[in-house]
Amino acid sequence: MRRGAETLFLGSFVNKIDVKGRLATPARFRRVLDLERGGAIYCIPSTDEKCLDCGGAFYIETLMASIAALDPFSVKRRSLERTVTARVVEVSLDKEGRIVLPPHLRESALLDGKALFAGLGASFQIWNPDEFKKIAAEEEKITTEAKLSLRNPTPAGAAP
Amino acid sequence: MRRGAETLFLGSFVNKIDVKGRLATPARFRRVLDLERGGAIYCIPSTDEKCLDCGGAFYIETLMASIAALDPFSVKRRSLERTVTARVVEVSLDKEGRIVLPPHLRESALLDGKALFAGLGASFQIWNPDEFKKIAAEEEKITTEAKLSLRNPTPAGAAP
DNA sequence: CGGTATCTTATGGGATATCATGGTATTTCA
DNA sequence: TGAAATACCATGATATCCCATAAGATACCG
Repeated sequence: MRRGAETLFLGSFVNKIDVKGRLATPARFRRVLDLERGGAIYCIPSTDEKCLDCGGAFYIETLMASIAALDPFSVKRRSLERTVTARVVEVSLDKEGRIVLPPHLRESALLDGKALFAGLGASFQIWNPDEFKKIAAEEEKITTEAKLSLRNPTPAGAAP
Repeated sequence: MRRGAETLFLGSFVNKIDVKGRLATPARFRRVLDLERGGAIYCIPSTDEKCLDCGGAFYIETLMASIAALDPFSVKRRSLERTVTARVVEVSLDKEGRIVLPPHLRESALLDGKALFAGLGASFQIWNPDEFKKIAAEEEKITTEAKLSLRNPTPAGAAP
């Protein structure tokens, strides 16, 4: 599906987590959440990365619909329901656009003091900024290679 | 079918069962029950897991309709009628949103002291928190594999 | 183009409401 | 009438609301 740029989560932002555990959602992300219904954020601890997968109503409804489409008695569906659906945390935004992440979410993403919002288009992730930096270097290499292969679609990579 | 996020049972919550057998329904679940009619909870002991399958009016009506659609004289329908329909327990919420589970339901789900509500979207389950933890690790692996196969839809599983 | 005003944004702290839970009173039904 | 179930009220912890402020960005205007 194609979405307008104003409905996409784009860019990265680092905000502070205060003593009460409050974390301001980037204004740019708030605007796309407003366009979706509700004004809540849905967070799921990733099973394979040290971060939270997040999105608005549209994101979670799409995800839930894809799980609901599976065979109700399959092992796969059961697993997804209990490790995804049952782990979704709905956090509401206060008037200032802040959220409060429950302790177990903060622990699972190693959050402490600061949090990084990374826009992924239809969804976004919340990371410990240091953890994010660690994977960034590795992924830059992969991206560079991917770009080169796009520019030079020859089987054997010709030097630029 | 697609449902709005506010009508879905999402997330997990652990509440205490007091000496009188009362168990508070999570506020988040109460809100979706209110949206459905009645404000009662329908519980069915699972035939294959140590838990209770639960939902509101919408859940039970959908389930009953799918059974009613079966051939009236089939073995399958007869079985479902007696292992599902006949075992449904309707429990009402008090003013504080608490339910009281009859003894045979508590026993069938090994409930004692604490109960875990696990949202599954259109329905939810009630578990003994320890029993739920037991299946979590295995199901996490299945979920991670399911995610990877979505990202890398190759027939032969590529090494990670 | 410079400088000021205004709005937005992120952050801080105090007041208020909600929620889970415990206890007491009242009803219901055998 | 007596026991169990249900309705009603109390409370502490936590989360939500509301107002305040400072810094940055943007707009406006001389």
